[in-house]
Amino acid sequence: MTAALPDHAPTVATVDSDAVSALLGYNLKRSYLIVRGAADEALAPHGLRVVSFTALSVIVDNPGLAPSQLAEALAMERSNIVLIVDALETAELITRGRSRTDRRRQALMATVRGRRVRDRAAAEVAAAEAAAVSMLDTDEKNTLLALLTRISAPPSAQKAAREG
Amino acid sequence: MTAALPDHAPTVATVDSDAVSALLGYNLKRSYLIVRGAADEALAPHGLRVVSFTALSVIVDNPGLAPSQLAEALAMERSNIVLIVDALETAELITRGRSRTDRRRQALMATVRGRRVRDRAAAEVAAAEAAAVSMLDTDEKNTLLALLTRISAPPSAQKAAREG
DNA sequence: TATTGTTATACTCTATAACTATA
DNA sequence: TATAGTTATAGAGTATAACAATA
Repeated sequence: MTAALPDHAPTVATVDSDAVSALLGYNLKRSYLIVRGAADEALAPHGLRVVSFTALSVIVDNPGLAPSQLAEALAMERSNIVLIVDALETAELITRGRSRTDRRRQALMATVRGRRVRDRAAAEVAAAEAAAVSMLDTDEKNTLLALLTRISAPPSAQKAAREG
Repeated sequence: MTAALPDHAPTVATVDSDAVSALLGYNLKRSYLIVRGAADEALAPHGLRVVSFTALSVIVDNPGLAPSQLAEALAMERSNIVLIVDALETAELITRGRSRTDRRRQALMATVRGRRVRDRAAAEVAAAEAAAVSMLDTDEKNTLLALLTRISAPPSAQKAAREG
């Protein structure tokens, strides 16, 4: 279907839409993609992506947890956790043990190497993030982090946050 | 490969990792998903998703622009714009005209209905976003938006932002 | 030759259903 | 019967290559 020819509408020079660029979601997405890109670059040399780094971190800090718990913590489906845990195990960053009391359940543990990789990667991700938002000073970064934390905090934590 | 059984590591109650929850990217993603979910819910009754609403808005505010310009504005590939524009055209929210001076080029124009739908949807998305971040007061929302805008602003705009 | 819109395709992410082994 | 891990699969989102029409 070809419509009336709008040649009187000159080819647009700068494309923009106030109705979009004023939206919080639009700006959250753009900032997220920038920061995530920086994190991905920092993680690539370690053979990690953001998901696998996050999974590794959660395992390091919660030794013995089960894949199903990991899935819940990462807000992912159990089925999609499998390949991520597989990759971490193949890279010898974690081990898959079995709970003795419930033999259905696995107990994920970071290896020594896994802990070392996590610590280094975490420092480099933090540095990459800082570089990506270097246009903000320290106070501004802290303010941003505090505001974001409150958006995603459970309702039960909101009251505590208000009362400082 | 089954490893040593870590039964001494009790099943974890609260799963968390400071190395992750302190990261800006992690919190940006969580906030983004919350706000985007709210926007999706607000758009569903209009038969729109966030991408198609954004495309419609850009077309409304930049009449006559070409799909390739739309692709650039949305940071998407030309090939992936096609189906989005198809859907907007089928819904009679936009028309695909042809430029008379360059017959390769299409000129996208919103219909009257397209403009009306965009305006209503934009208001409802804004309201849905506001509800999703209702734990922040007006000043805090403005601060958040200003900080996010600076993260994604081109470097050329950073100096201007600093000088207020 | 280069560009616009288009198709086909592939790869990733995410979500659902169903299987197995255990409980 | 219910749950944990797994597999297969389907749907989005995103990226590349190649083609026809046009410049």
